[in-house]
Amino acid sequence: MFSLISTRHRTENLFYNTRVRASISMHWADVIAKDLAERSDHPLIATGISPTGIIHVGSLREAITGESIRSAVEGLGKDVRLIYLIDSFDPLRKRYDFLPEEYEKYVGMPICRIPCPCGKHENYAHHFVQPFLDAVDSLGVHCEIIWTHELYEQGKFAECIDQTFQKRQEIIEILHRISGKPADPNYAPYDPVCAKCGRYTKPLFDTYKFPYVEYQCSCGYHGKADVRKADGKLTWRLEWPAKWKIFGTAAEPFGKDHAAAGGSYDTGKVIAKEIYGIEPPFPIPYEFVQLKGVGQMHKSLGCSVTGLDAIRMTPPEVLNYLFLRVLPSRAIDYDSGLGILDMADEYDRMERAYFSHEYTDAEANSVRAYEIAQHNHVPKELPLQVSCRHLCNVVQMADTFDEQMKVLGRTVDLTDATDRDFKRIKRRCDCVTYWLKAFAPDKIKFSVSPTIPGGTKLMMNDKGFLQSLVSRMNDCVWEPEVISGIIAETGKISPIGLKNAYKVIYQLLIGKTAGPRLGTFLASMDKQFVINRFNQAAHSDM
RNA sequence: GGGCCUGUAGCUCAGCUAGGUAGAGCAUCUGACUUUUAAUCAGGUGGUCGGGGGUUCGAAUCCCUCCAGGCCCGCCA
Repeated sequence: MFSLISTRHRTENLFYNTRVRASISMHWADVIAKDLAERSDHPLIATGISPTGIIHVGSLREAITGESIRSAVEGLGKDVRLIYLIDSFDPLRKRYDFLPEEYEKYVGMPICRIPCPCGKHENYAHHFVQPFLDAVDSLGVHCEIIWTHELYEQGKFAECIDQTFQKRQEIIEILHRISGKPADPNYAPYDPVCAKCGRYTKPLFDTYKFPYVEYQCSCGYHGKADVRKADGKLTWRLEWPAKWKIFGTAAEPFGKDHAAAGGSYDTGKVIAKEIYGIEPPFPIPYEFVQLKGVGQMHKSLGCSVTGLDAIRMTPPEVLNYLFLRVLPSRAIDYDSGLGILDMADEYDRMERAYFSHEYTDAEANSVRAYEIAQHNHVPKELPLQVSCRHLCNVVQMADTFDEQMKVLGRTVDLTDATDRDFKRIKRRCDCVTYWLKAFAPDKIKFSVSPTIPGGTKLMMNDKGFLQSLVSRMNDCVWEPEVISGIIAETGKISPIGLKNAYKVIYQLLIGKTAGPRLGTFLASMDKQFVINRFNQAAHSDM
């Protein structure tokens, strides 16, 4: 049976939680969901982000992990909520390289009170979190967005802040005991914001009398903060468990940094019990996402793969699947090279397996991962599948989506395609296009030249080959198999041989010596365009 | 220094909770087809399960130990 309850507070190994199996091939999200559902009828799952800077791929893993558990619990018939806390009241820690010089003066201020770097958003926090919220939305994460600075404005933290002043010595003792760091008698669990300069400062403890505490800011201002208002904030190690109390959090995914022994979960757990008097949430620590082959790809771009890059180049359903197919305890190497196509292919394969019910025991977990990746919105029947690999070729042959669909229509039957199918294909086209532009290796890139590429040199025999090719193509059915058959036969008979025949064709169309397989490639193009090109080359002087 | 995660086929990973003859996909090779290139189908090759001990009739699986990689212990997931 399930033993999660008895093991859930093992501090020595938080990752143990997700290794627990109820039976062979049960997905980790189901194991956790079942445990949550057994303990509560209205479980709340919390997750969040601190949008102090550019968002990375790992933040997406957190959101997807939370959503997958939410949907798994929902699948068990429970009324479950997923909240997404945006830490908009966090201070700007330093002026990052990507910020202009003048932002130096904002260091130490809450990010919801710092102007937007681009001027298009409400403030600094909005600027950095907005693209991420868009991503979360496109990933199908069903969460309620909550801004931490609003919680402070509403006085939600007041009770906890009061307790931290009452029990400050206990807190210092706990932090010392759990984290092993030397006790700091001046530790402040609460930092007021200076009403004059707008930066966080330290409180004068002995002036505290609910709801006010005084402070002497380094800017010279002496002021008074109201803990019922957004006049200051709890420090992270106290704020986190305070959020658990405010929302009654039942489970929360978080990065392994918080999971380290003596880290903020360890101290938070004890503070939750001994200071705030609540039970800590079920911890779901997850490993970090790394980037494969980081060194090389940076140089060409001058930057690394951010969460935005990941969402732009990976179709959302595939990205969901990528994070669900492995245990949270496993580090993921995000492969922004060819591996991205392999991953998309694997996703499609699991989709087929799900609908055909034909898969091995080893694949069962991945098929369930596919299902969970739909967040309880699994299609009724197998959608029209067009591989990203094929779309790579299509998007390089036409610029607009309408034209791309015309191209695609030459090799894929789109007559029964639904709106939903087109939406998915559109998303995939967008991702593939972005990927080609930013990360794809050169060998799969090409562009069909509007005229014969400059520098093309043809011998007499090459032209002879093209002439016989054209005469065969003129009245043939324009289909992949027919085309490749003609090329093979004509090339073999020709003095230049089949190998060179391929080279000549690629050269004339894309100016390279290799390219996509010719059958589908040529079939994707207009027949007359191809024939004209070959004809023109056969009769030219080059 | 303390702690966590990981190490299974060339690559990405299942399998370990409750020990019972090593599994998938991709890649590669070969063949459907008189079409070798980045689309499709079938089949094959491929691993002393990081090393070494121990428990056991039997260990990828449990225990001990060592090695390697990654990461955390300052509010970057």
